[in-house]
Amino acid sequence: MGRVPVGRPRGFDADEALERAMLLFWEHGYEGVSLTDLTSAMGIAKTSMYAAFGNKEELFRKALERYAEGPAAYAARALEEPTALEVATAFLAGSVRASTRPGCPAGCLGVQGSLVAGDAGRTTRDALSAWRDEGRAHLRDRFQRAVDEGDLPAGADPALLARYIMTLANGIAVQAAGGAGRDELQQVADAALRSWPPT
Amino acid sequence: MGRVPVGRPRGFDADEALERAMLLFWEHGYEGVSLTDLTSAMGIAKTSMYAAFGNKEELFRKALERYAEGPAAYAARALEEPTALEVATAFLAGSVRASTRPGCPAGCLGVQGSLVAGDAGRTTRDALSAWRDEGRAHLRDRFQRAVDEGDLPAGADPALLARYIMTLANGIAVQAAGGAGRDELQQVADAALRSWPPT
DNA sequence: ATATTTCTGTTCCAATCGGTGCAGAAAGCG
DNA sequence: CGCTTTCTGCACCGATTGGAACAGAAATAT
Repeated sequence: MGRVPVGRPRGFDADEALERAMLLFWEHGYEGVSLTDLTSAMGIAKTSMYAAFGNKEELFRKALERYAEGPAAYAARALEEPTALEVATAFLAGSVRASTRPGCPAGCLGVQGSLVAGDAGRTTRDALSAWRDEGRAHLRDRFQRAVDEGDLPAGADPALLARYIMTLANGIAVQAAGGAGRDELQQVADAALRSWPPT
Repeated sequence: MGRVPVGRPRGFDADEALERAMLLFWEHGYEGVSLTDLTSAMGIAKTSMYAAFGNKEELFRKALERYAEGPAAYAARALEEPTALEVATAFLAGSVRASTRPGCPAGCLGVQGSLVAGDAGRTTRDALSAWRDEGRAHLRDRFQRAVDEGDLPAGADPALLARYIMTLANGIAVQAAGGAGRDELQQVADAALRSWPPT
């Protein structure tokens, strides 16, 4: 660690450049942004981008990782809440906040980054779909644990509850992309959880 | 009516061509489909497309109109149900069915047609957002009527209820685009309405 | 039959797409 | 110092983008 690599050091901050790329993908989607847009916002030439990140697909993949550990980190944190209701509440509140964060694009990169695509964006679209599935699986496992612990009634269906929460979060992302405000969406989240679990 | 226009008659069925275009926009989104893809599927040359529909943006607009009167006609029908609960139930059930219709693309054209876009697709994206807003306004008006009629409690918030239903429908569309099945999504809709209204 | 109108297929357009080749610049290593 | 390694900027690639020009074909109107 702390190794100084041989060769000319890169003249830009890769983390910062990736952040700019993430914001652009977030705002316009994978197919809505060109390499010229990206490298221009990242402040580097195309060659430097290819050397540092591979290609457009891999750049998006890395931007998604950064998104997951940054704006979408609420998802992992929510899973650590003590009860299923608190997990669901924190997950939806985090979804609302991430989708309506001032200074960031409205909506969720995991949804609008590539919900559908032409031939060129198929890989990215599938990667995003898999990412959402993964998040839903984590919710399902967490709710299953809640059933095992007696926190949720024995008859509760963890898979259904996970899909219910994920459906709401996805809808919140679409609403936010369409301009819905934070308070309005938080009210929706509150209303959705006023009866929990939806037996 | 029944007027025979002067000039050479067009050699293709404009309705059928528009249907093909709608399906392509639905499956791949506005930016995910090229004029070549479109005209090839429509079975016509680009010149004929321009003569009949204007340009790509207008073709999409007309495809959206066709979508509203076809696969998305459930929305208008749901508003005519006698009670608010029946409206909400029919709206969500219609959303599930339209988003998981065999032989049609998964999801909703009104969402994935253009949730975000680059510069070229901005107009289309805004048109789609306005279309969703319009649908939500209709729901809100219908729920307001339900409050006025005493069908919903006086304290109910029609705007919130409309956004709640629309958020669920949007989430259902995203889930369907990601491969969720009809039965699973109908269960989500059932769960969401098991307590209604979500006071 | 001729004129007019409209549609069709082919050809072509400038611009942009994602991606590369290449020469030089900037670092560590001997 | 030269040598190697890596990064940078520039020019450039073939392919594709949405769109338009144009001549001919097919219909009605006179």
